[in-house]
Amino acid sequence: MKLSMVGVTKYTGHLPAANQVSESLIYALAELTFELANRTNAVIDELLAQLDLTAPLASALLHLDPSAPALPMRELASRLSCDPSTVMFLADRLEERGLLQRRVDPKNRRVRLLVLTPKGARVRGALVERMATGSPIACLPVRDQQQLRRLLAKALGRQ
Amino acid sequence: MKLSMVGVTKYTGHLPAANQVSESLIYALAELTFELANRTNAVIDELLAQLDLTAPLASALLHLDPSAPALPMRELASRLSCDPSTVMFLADRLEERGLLQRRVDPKNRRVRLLVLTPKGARVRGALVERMATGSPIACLPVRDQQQLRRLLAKALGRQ
DNA sequence: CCGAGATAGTTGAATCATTCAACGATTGCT
DNA sequence: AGCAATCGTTGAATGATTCAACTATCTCGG
Repeated sequence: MKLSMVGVTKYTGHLPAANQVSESLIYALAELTFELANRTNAVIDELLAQLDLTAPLASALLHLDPSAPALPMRELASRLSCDPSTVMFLADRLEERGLLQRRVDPKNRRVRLLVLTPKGARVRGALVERMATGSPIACLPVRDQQQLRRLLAKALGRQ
Repeated sequence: MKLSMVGVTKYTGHLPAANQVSESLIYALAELTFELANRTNAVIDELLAQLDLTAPLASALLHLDPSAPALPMRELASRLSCDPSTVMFLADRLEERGLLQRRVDPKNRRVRLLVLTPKGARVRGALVERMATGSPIACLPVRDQQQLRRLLAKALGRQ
């Protein structure tokens, strides 16, 4: 399969310029957003090949933040917008490679909490670092990066 | 499969805060970028279901801008970062649905140029519009959108 | 308490997407 | 003319995804 970008969009193409002036701004932003996602994607793809990871596996890995509460499998399925059995598949592969552990939730013995092993955390850390430093955004001066962070946080409703 | 977002990344998760202050800004930006891609993805997914399109099909469609020169199959494979036989598969499906036509390039009879039919262009237009208007960015005031466009264009090396 | 229904995860079958290796057609080079 | 490279195509093999069924556990009303 391909949960692209490690999932990031495969929409790399040029989006058409809008006919009406009132719409051209938001259309231009859509194009830029997807080009950004695609470029970042390309950078990650190289690392995935090196690590022998597929995009879905990397995507799952990235959702399992060691510094955040462990996720139930169902919750990961929800965040990946996929079927629970797909998470089953992904968790099996990550567990085989020693990157992940299933842990029974003591509060509800039905649920399995997904926890990265130290090795898994290292692999995830390498992915995150490459995502951050390989992004075209990394080339911007700090002042621009700060402005960008403010604007994106505002758009995404982060205070 | 899943060329996410229509391809857009499936990396929806929270990225970890960097330990060192000097890295926290670019890490935060990586997180925001991927959350943006994922949110836009979610909006598109609904439309894909309505149109009975898979993410890879939509991704291919989006690369075939009617107002740009027609793409050889090989070139589309390159832009999608996939094998030529995958483009074969995608082009077959789009052709079956009457969204696309293969056209022999008169300058080089080995290559097939991919051209959207009027129906294909309409479907693509619907996708682009949803991408633009459904993005969280669409909620920002125009002044912020303009600033965002400037910063992203700069990062991506557009003029 | 306890049984009905809901929920978490798992499994297996079926489908779809993707790649790889091989092939035929066309081109370009010399 | 002929050799090598390039483009698209095909078929086999693999990988990812979903769906439907199943088990285990929990919850809540009676």
